Parts: sequence; C-alpha cells; structure tokens
Amino acid sequence: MAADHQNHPAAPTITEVAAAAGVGRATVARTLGNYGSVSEATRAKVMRAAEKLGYQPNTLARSMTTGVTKTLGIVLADVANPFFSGVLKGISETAKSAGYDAIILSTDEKLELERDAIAVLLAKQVDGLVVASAAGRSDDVSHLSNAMDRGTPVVLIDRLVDKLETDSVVIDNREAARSAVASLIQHGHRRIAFAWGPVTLSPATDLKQMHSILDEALWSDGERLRGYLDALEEAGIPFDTALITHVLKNEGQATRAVSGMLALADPPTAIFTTETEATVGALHSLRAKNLRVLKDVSLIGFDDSPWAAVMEPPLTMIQQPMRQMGVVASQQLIARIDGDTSAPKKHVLPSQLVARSSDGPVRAARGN
Amino acid sequence: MAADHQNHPAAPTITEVAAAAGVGRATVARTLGNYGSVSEATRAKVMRAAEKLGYQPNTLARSMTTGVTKTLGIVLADVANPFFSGVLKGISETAKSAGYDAIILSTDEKLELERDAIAVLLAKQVDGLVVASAAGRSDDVSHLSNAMDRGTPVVLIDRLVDKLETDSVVIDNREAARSAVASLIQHGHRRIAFAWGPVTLSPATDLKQMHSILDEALWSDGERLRGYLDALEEAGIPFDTALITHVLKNEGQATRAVSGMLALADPPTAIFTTETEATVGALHSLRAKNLRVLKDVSLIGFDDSPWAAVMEPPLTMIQQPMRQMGVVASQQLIARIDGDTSAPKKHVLPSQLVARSSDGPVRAARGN
DNA sequence: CTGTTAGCGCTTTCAT
DNA sequence: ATGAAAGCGCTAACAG
Repeated sequence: MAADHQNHPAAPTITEVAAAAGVGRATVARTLGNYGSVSEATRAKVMRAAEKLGYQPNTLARSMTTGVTKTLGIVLADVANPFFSGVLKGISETAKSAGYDAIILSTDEKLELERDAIAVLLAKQVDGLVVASAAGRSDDVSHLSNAMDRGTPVVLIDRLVDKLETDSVVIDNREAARSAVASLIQHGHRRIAFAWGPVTLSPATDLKQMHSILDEALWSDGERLRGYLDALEEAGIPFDTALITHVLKNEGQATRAVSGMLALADPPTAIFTTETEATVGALHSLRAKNLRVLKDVSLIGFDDSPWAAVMEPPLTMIQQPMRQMGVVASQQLIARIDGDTSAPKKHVLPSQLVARSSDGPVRAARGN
Repeated sequence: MAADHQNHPAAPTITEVAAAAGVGRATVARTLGNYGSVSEATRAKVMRAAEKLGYQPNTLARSMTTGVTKTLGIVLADVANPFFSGVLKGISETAKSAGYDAIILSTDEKLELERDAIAVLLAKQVDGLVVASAAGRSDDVSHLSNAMDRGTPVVLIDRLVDKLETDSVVIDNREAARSAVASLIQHGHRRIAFAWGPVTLSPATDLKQMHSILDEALWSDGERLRGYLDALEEAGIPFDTALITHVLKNEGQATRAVSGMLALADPPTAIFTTETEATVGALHSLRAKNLRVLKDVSLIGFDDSPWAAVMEPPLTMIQQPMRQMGVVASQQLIARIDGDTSAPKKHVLPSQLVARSSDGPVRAARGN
C-alpha cells in the first residue's frame, strides 16, 4: 500500500456497500455495474449506500474478470510534434465517446522504445493498439505481429509497415510530395532541395543507390522522397544527391544541412521540407544567409501549422487531416475490438496543398 | 473476450509456465517477478519455459494484489498546446526512468472533463496524479481533494488551485508578465494591449471590478493579468479595459479582439500575449491591418516556440522551462508515492524573457 | 429479482 | 528454496 501512508481510509469495495445496503454483493455489482436486473427499491438502497461511502469502482478488478479493459494503447513517435498531437486529439475524442480511455506512449522515433511501449501496453491488457511505428522497412516488427497474434488488434497510423498485414490510416505521401514539387517545377525551379530524407551514413551517389536506401527507410520518408523523385523525373530534371539531406531529424541538423546546400556553387532556388522541424530549420538557414522566402528562395513543406499563415510571406504547406486520421484510426480499431474480422483496410485520407505565398517563380537576383 | 474472436491462443499464465517448467506457481512468480529467492537451476528452467510459451506478465493481476499500479495519471488542459506537450515530455521521461507509466488525459479546459478524467484515473488505480487544473478560483475542486483524501497524491502543474494544499510546480507568472510589460513601458509604450484575459461576460469597467474578476479567474490567467497591472501601476499608467481581451481562448477570438483594439481611436502601440494562440491571433490582426511587428506595433508574448525565432522580425518571448516543470512535477509525485509526508512544496521554476526583435520604441508613423 | 459460489492472474503468508 | 493456499475486487454462472 505504498500510497497509503497517512492512514487514509481504505477505499470502500462492493462488499462494504453490500453490507451497508443490506443486500448481497452481486446485487451491488449489478446495480453499480449497470447490468442484469435489480428492483427499483434495492437499486435505490444500493445507490444511497454507495453514495454515502463514496464508493468508486475499481476497474482493474473489473478488467480482471471480464478480460476487457476498455482501454486503447496509443504509441506515437513524438507527442510534441504538432502532427501527432493533432492526431491524438482525434483519437482521444473518439475513444472517449465510445467509452474507451487511451494510454499514450511516446517513442521519440526509437524502435527500442517502441518495443518497450508495446510490451507495457500489452501487460496492461489494452484492448487494441494504434501505432505510428518507428520501424524502417527492414526492421523486425515482431513486437507488433506478436500483439496481433495474441488477439490484440493494431492499426497503423501515418506510417505503413511492410510486413504487417493490418489496418492503416495514412495519406498519399508520395502523391502529395510529387504534386508540391511539381508545382515548384512549374514555377521554373530546377534546383530543388529536399529536407529531409532518410537518415543514412552513406548518401546515395546515383538513383539506384537512392532506391536501395529508400527500401530501408521509414515508410513515410520513403514515400515523400519517391514523390520528389517522381516530379523530377516527369520534368526530366536530373536528381542531385547534394540537394537531399540525410541527417538526423532535428531542427539543428536540418539547419546545417540546408545551409550547406545554400552554399553550393549551384544552390537550390526552392526548398521542399517534409516536416515541421525541417521547415523551421530551413527558415533558419535562409535567415542566416540573409535570403528571403519567395523573393530569393521558394518554400513548400509538409504539415501546416497555425503560425505558417502569419509568416512573411505566409507559407504554402501540405496539410494533413490530423484529427480525422485519429478519428478514423480509433474507429477502425474499435470496430476490430468489437469483432470485425473483415480483411485489413487501408484508409487513405486526402491531404491538401494549402496555397499561400512562399512559392513562386525563380528569381535570378540573389542576396549575399 | 471481445478481443479473442479469431481463436487466438489464450495468453499463457503463470500457471501454464509452472506446468511446463515442472515447478510450483509461486516459484514461477518469484522468478518472473524478480523477488524472493530461487535457485539458479530452477530459475533457468522457469525462464526457458516462459520464453518458449511467450509468457507476458499481466500487470493488471499484479496490481490487483499489490495495490500498486506503477502508473501516473496526467491530466492536462490540452495536449496539442506546445507548452503542455513540452511538459509531457519531461513527465514521460522521468516516469519511465523511475519505472512508471503515464496515462494522459486531455480536458480541453473543461472542468467537467477534468472531473471525468480524475474519476477514470482513480478507477484505474493510478498511484498519483499530475494535474493542470481547469478550475477557476471559485470552482469546486472536490474531485481533487477527494483523490487526496483517498490517499492518491496529486501535484498541480502550471496552475495553482486555491483551496488545495498540495505540491505544485509553476513559474512566477505575475513577475514574468510584469517584467515583460515593464520592458515595453521602458520603450515608451503606454497603450499596451493584453491578449488574453480571463473570459468573462461583463468586462470590468474599473480596477475594482477587474480585481473581483481576477479573483474568479484561472490562476495563471489571473497572475499574468496582475503582472500586467503591476507594471502599469508602477509606471503610473491608467489601465484601460478596452485594451484587455475577455474572449474565449482560441485563435479566431483573439484575432477578432485584437483587431478591435487596433481599430480604436487610440490604439495600442504594443501587444502582450499570454499564450501561443493569442500570439498567433495577434499576428493575424496585425497582418490584416497591414501593420508590421516592431516597426508599427511591438509584441511580447508568453511561451516561446521554435518558429518564433524565424519570424520577421524574430519574436521576443517568455520561455517557460516546460520539460523541467514536467520533470520536477513527476519527481515530486513519485516522492509522495514513495511515502514522503513532508509539508506540501511549491516549486517555482525560473522563466526567461528571450529577447529577440519584436519589441522596441514606439513609432508614431502608422501604416493604413 | 437476488444471493451464493467460483474464479480472473498474480502475490503473499505460511509451511515444509 | 519451494509449494500450497488464501485473497485482491469484481463479474459470471447458477440456483433459488
């Protein structure tokens, strides 16, 4: 009783309520648990007794006997990332209105922490899992397949995992990236930076190597880079590895990588960023070089944020339906928990290019 | 067994491991639970059997008997708010490294949802609670005091609750606001907008009414407004209710309210915002009126964000030690769970005014 | 409609 | 060092 140092009265149980109400324990359970049938008279007695004792149910005990916890396990890469906290909102709301609670664990993009998280959640007997996996294409995902084998349904969100045949909720990252980059190309850009790409120790030097790197990458990273390559290919623009970051995913690294590109003899005239931190990093690089968005360098990036609209100029961004993704994922999960055994469903939600003013024609004149 | 529709093998229990290992259940429990003593020989046997069966502990059952869940309940106003997601990071890390898990619930600033959240968490038998309460000064907080009475420690974060004698982790909101506003005054500003204040139907028309509104407000709102008033008073500047928003807390409302102030005959020359959404709202108002930050209107606001540094000009912001607040809160909570019965502690962490370039001297010339 | 009796999977005396 | 048995708070048959 670690929490019971100051001689707090032990929480009253069903037994004590039964005694106080002068009825059997099962009757109390039926009344308070709201199942079976009880006469109005006894129900009232029980309620009064429960009220008086300040009875609070112990869901642990309930779950023990029913085998159901009415709890969803949510494993995300980073709750501080606006994308994921948006998703979370959709999940929490949906879960709550369906009578579920959600336990949220953040993995910081580390597969090892993801494994821990799944283990913890399974140990807590969650009824199902929503996970944005940190697993790359070649990583072992037995922690997820094991969960499924044990009968705990999992739905993937934001990132697919090749070897896992299960429900998923994603956007068409490849097409979203392709069309954004294509619009940059239409503005005349041919030197387009990509921040950021899959992390790798040895950057690709040709397309073939690039594709083999892609095969190892995190799904969404791979898709976005593929979309970028698609757009380049459509326009017959040769790709240049010097224009693709391969760095650790944080703002500082993005800043450094983009700064490097900007210092190239033939620097990019446009930048495509695949995540909020990369966008902020790119903006830092631009500032440092005294380059202005649009006027000097065009910019389009993934994941719209409230502040993007108040930048000068306002940023053109790809907006994902974060909340909706969370809603769909949890609905799908709950359907599985409720016994839906149909084939795995892949929900592809529409993303949207929110056109503002950070992208435009190439400017020859450059600051510096 | 809602989750067990597809004839999944039931998860092996301690009993089955015992059978497979040819030992008693208690021995298995001791081995797997890592307590008591077992000989190396049997320990090995048990481990092998457990491995082979893919045994996973059921922490629900464990918690049932021990009365301890090793779980912290976290109740926050809004996980999507960068401030809270920063706090969350600190909490998660600390909890994890102390062997605790965290269940996070978001209340959307609604007291009713907070009550539900606490009930859910208590029902799940969490060992302690960290809460950023949505309770105003006059609200009933029995849901929190009851939790404490039952022996579940609670530590407040970000917001104090008057009637609750318990641990807390906050910054000195009043002083942070005062000094920020004072620096604005030093730059010559006398018309300083405050966005946003406590929500109220009938805005105060004089200082006295203002103070009575303050007494009802959310603690942090009240403190920040007090700090603003302190600075004004120090400088002998009369306060003007027209310069204080009393609107619902969202970006749109902030935008509208600040736009109204900007349209005043005697508009503000500086704006002080108390939260990220208010800052973004104020920036929208400025854009709409074609007013530039610093050049036309100075701006200082609460809660630094990565993007604030890449705005043009970069924004001067009050930075709270979010992560650290989470760390301290969870450490304090865990200490209580571990039996610390000393007097309630109020941790006041230092905030910091990150000086950038959005604040400066009053400019007479105005756009429009 | 209501009470009694078994457990759920684990930990914890208490013997051995 | 190990096993047997009791019990955590609740629900789920099964009687009555």
